[in-house]
Amino acid sequence: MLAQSLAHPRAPAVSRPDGLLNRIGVRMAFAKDEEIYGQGEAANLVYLVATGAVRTSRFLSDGRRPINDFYYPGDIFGLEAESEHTLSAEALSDSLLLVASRSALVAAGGEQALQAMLRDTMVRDLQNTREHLMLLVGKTARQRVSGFLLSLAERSSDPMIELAMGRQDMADYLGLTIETVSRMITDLQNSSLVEFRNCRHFLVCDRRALANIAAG
Amino acid sequence: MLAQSLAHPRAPAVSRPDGLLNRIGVRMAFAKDEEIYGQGEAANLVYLVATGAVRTSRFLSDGRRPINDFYYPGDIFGLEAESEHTLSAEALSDSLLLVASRSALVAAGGEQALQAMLRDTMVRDLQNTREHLMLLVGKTARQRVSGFLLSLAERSSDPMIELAMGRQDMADYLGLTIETVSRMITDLQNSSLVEFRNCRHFLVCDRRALANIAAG
DNA sequence: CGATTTGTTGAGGAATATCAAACTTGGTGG
DNA sequence: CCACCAAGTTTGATATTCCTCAACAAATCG
Repeated sequence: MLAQSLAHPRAPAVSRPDGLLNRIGVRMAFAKDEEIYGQGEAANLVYLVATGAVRTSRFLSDGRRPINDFYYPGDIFGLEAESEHTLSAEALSDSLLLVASRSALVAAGGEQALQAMLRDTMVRDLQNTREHLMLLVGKTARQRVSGFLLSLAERSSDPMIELAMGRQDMADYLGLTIETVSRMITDLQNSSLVEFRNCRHFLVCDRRALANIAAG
Repeated sequence: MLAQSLAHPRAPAVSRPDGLLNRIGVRMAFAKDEEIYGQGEAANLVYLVATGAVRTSRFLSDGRRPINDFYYPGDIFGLEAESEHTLSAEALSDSLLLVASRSALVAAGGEQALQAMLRDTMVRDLQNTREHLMLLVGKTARQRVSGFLLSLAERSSDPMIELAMGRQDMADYLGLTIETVSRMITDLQNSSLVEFRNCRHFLVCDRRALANIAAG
């Protein structure tokens, strides 16, 4: 068995069922930090990000709020195998979503289409969750931040990359404090690996070196 | 939205399709540390643990070997949505597995049965991976070890619990070093929360207190 | 423009990794 | 039965990383 790097890019949004949701979905606007659904609620609706971004997270009794995932334009979320949401979802910024009920999707595309969509969603969620785990386990703060910035760079066509989330959300996702995230970002900048125009926009200067750090 | 503890027990083995695999599966023995499949190999076979235990892991270029999951008697593994294995699997100890090819399962139970099995496997994998993530993110070494021992206790009917894996595998799963795992175990023992008869067998003395520590 | 939120920087301390050594355990052969 | 060995585990001393607490700067909003 050959040891190999497994740094495959984040799984992109499922593409097949987008069309269906695009056709029959109802447009809904959510303000920054507005809750889209809460954990424990019935999972009847399926969402497609049109503009903006969304995070899914849990609220824990100890006050921690680990972030499960971020969703960007084109991504589908909210579709669950169980009847209830296991996570809550909030808008990271003012966002426009296309929303449809499961029954509407079945009516429009048939049971097959919904099953295919559910399958794709689960495959993607599993991939992303595993990747998330790899990004954290046994990695230093510098590696985590590098890996995170890289994954954003990989899903962006524009060299100028926008951070949809603030430092606190990054920290929660990476299992770090905001101070540590901030320090790592300044370090990476001082090493000329990235360049932040402002705290929400950055360029990757040395992709190779950044990947080396992220790989550990 | 109510903040709540989400410490649900680890998802048990899928129960419905066991019968099918039990009926048509071929018995195969694997020695301790023997590879069952490697990452990148074609994923044609489905496995059910009869006796022993199995770990799935990745080998990383930096020498780390994060462990994805452990499988115990009754658990099904190896069934993938993709055509290739994304992880490798090795026997933790001498193990007996029931093995069947996907095509044999379809022949015996129909396409429906395989799809149901795949679905159940993915739901369980996703749950377990999320739970694994929760066990690690933002938790101290003591919390991780407590949570891990507790999850083992929950799946065991016998009060005397057997650790199927050595310290190194625990450490890899928990994102710690073996020394830290060892120290935490000694601490928990000194606090009379658990009692180790030998390094592979232990009792939970104070389940409540252990859960409190794990919850953080 | 002040007020509030968000992000950065610094100093000190706690937690964990690293390195090294001693100790158990289980097996093998005298 | 005991000596010996190898593998796994525990313990100790030290170094490093990251968190905590605190102050400050910058951006955002009314």
